[in-house]
Amino acid sequence: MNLTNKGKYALTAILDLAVLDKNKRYIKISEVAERQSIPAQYLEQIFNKLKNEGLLYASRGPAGGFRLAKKSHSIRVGEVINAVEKPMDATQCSGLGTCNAGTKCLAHDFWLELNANLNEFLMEKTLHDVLTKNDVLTKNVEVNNYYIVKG
Amino acid sequence: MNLTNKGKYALTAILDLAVLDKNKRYIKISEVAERQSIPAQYLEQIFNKLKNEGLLYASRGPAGGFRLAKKSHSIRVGEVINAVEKPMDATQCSGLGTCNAGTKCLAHDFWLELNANLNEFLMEKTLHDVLTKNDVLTKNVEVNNYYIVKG
DNA sequence: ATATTCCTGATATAATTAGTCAGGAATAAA
DNA sequence: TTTATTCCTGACTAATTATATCAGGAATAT
Repeated sequence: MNLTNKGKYALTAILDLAVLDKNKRYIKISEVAERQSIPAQYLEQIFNKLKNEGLLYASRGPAGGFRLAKKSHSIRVGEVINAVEKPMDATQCSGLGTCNAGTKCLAHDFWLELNANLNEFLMEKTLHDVLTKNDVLTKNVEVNNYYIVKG
Repeated sequence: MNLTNKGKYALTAILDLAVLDKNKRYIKISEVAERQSIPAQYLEQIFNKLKNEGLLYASRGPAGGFRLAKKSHSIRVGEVINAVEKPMDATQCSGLGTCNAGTKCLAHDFWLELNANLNEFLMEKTLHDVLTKNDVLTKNVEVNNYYIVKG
């Protein structure tokens, strides 16, 4: 199973874009990076993957940057995570059922069930869900170009 | 978030004890290790932690080994995992809300929700649940001291 | 033309995981 | 009471993975 900083950065960063999505403008990496406390050069890698998975549009040059390729209610958290992490899988055998010397270990089916539960959770939530559920859109306060989520 | 081989080994190994629990005898590490394809010396560490958390009883000397400290329907998968892994937590800030330069990042509450979902899943399942759900008790075939779970 | 911004692959460092090793302590059985 | 067996524990090592940084290039707006 895999959920590293990379995946967490990815979600936070794309949420940053989602908050400003109404403006329809491109937002540059350095801006997102500073605002969300993410190393800028690392975020380059991450946004590139999100772009390659069709979640972001990019534009180069001055006034360039990134923006959402779809509405925030059409982008699922699971898509974001899957774009940057290796597949979420709790089994040792990548689901092949070879976890105990070529056969299924005693816990195999349990881990499959966990996979299903986790993937469902991540896929049923959209960026818009996350922002509204966390009241980011109402509680979010922008101070000196930083968002602070109250409460 | 943390789910490593150590946790997976722990669950598989304690399930091995649970399958044989009816016999009420101590089962030695080397036996479990070989049957479940787990490095024996690594399993020593793991069983020690499970013992220290009150999930297993141990007995030394000839005819010694380990057995469940509680009935298999009273041991939760989450207890097993927690005994050997560091706390399952998807937030970057250990839940402190300091993930973005001292304040909550945009995804903070979402990760808390994921934590809750995951922990509930792991805590609501007992060893007995896992064995019956996976039909281990009926489909499990013992061949040359190995269990093979069919289907 | 030039400054800006994304794009990409390679490389480096740090942290974590996955084990091994070595010696000791308890216990049952001969 | 000796011996073989099994758990107990901390230290150590090797491999892998995560977390970046670096360097140079390509596109684009002004």
